[in-house]
Amino acid sequence: MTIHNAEIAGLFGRYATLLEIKGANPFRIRAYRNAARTIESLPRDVSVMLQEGYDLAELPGIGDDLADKISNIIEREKFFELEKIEKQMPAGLVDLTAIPGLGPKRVKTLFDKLKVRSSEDLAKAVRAGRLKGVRGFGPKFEQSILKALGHPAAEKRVSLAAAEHIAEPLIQYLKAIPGIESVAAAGSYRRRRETVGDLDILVTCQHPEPVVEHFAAYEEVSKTLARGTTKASVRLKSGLQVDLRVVPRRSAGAALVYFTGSKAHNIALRAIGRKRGLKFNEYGVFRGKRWLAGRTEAEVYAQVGLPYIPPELREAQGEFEAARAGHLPRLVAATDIKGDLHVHTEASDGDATIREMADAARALGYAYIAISDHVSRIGIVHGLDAKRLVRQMTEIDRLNAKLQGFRILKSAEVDIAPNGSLALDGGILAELDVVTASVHAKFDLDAAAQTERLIRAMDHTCVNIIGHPTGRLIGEREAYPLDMKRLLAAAKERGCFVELNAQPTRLDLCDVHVRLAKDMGVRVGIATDAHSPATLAYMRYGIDQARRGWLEPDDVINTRPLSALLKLLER
DNA sequence: GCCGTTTTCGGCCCGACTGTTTTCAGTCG
Repeated sequence: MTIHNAEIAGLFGRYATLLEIKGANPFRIRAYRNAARTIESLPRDVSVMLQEGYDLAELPGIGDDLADKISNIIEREKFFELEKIEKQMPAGLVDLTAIPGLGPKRVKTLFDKLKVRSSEDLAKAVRAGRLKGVRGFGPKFEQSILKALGHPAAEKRVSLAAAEHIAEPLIQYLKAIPGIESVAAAGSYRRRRETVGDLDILVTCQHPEPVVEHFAAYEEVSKTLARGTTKASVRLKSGLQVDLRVVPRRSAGAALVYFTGSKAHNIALRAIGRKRGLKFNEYGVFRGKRWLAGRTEAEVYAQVGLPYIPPELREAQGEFEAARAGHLPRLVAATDIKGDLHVHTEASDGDATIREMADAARALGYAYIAISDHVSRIGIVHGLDAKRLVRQMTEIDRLNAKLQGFRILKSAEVDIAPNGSLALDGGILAELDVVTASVHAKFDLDAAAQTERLIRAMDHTCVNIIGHPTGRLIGEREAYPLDMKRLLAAAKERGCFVELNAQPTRLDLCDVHVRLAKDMGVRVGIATDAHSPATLAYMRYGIDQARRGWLEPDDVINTRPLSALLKLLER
């Protein structure tokens, strides 16, 4: 039983909250939170890194002390300091801080004065009217606490695609308000994270009050959470929270940096500024009281001698070092993509014909599309057998003969059996232009076996790409256990590639694994796995994720023209 | 508890909003 990064991050998070309630040094608390964030966003388990002799103190925000504590947690499978503090303060206090409006200070007051140690205790105390004599807890607070206890905030992050469906109409609505100069979505939405917890909308205009008023009157608003003169927060009927912020025009760039985040990026940016005697806030860059810049984001970064850093990179994961050295990646963009490497037709579980998919791809300006219907042993989504695959290849030849300047690639998404063998053996797969091999069943192997399974699949020299390598479905199904580093090393040895599946529910590989692939020199194929012509448009979600993984056009195989792609696919 | 191209000590982001108070602490992002 190994401890995974998320659990270690969780332990540090709980510990930080309890320290906060206890009233410990705020910077020590922040150190634990920073460390938790670092650990959570690592591509590999720290337990594995430790085994390989990696010095955890080299990780950002982790020093000798925390490195020791992490090793101890991994060794003993418990966090001694957390258990110690939980003897002084009930663990339930951590959950109380999840109630909106209840932070560490108030939770401590409730514990000290009323012996409240859990949400049940709190509910009883409120109903018994015991909150009344406690300083700082008025009638409104009682109301909101009761309400929160009745409806536990089942806040869930939504997929980026779902967030788009909510954000875009709202942005259009705001743009139509008279006097509006600009409207932009910031936050994790702008950084193109695969899921979004809330929306941050930034508006510039001369007179903020009417804008805030219009915003609160948006028909999708179910509740106004807070509303001032330049700022408001609402919850929409969809459940998503939206924060609006209005700033003057000369602050547009500064505010965009500020509200795009990430938090870690902003903290690092401010630290750099501070060394130069500069102060950064949402209104601009200041020296003392003097405003220096803030109209555009580039202007803000230029104040500390840095080039513009694309939002997708703003995660404090090396972008400042790269920017300083002039090595920021030229991120792959939609216009770089020359074709789609993974689509289905009605021959398996798709909706359209080969011709329809090809026409749709051409309309997108592509030079090629790979028809990769399922090839599987019995049972899975009408997989093709050898006979039907041969027939499909003949049809593709016939269609290609009529096409000019466009090529339909013969392909297949071949199922990988638990032992790593392919659903279809023999020479026929070798006749395809590109073969993607994927796992569709038996997700519960342990990491070693699952990794071995995928590596065995790549031993077949016909295989080019591992499809949706981790099998995760965002918010529905966890990735199967897998040693990604080993898989990537094996792919590199064999001249194989990994897919970045652009389905918004998959986005598999995730951003950190994409970055790992890049660092290890394994090229990536961005593919939509489209089952209809319309969903070829999912490509842009794949590109978003690729950019978050620092991919440049050369790192992506389907940025190449047909001839170069085919050459790359020879093994 | 972390960190260092001003520092191995002395810093560590900061402004808006709410509720409760009567000038501000706490929370949030």
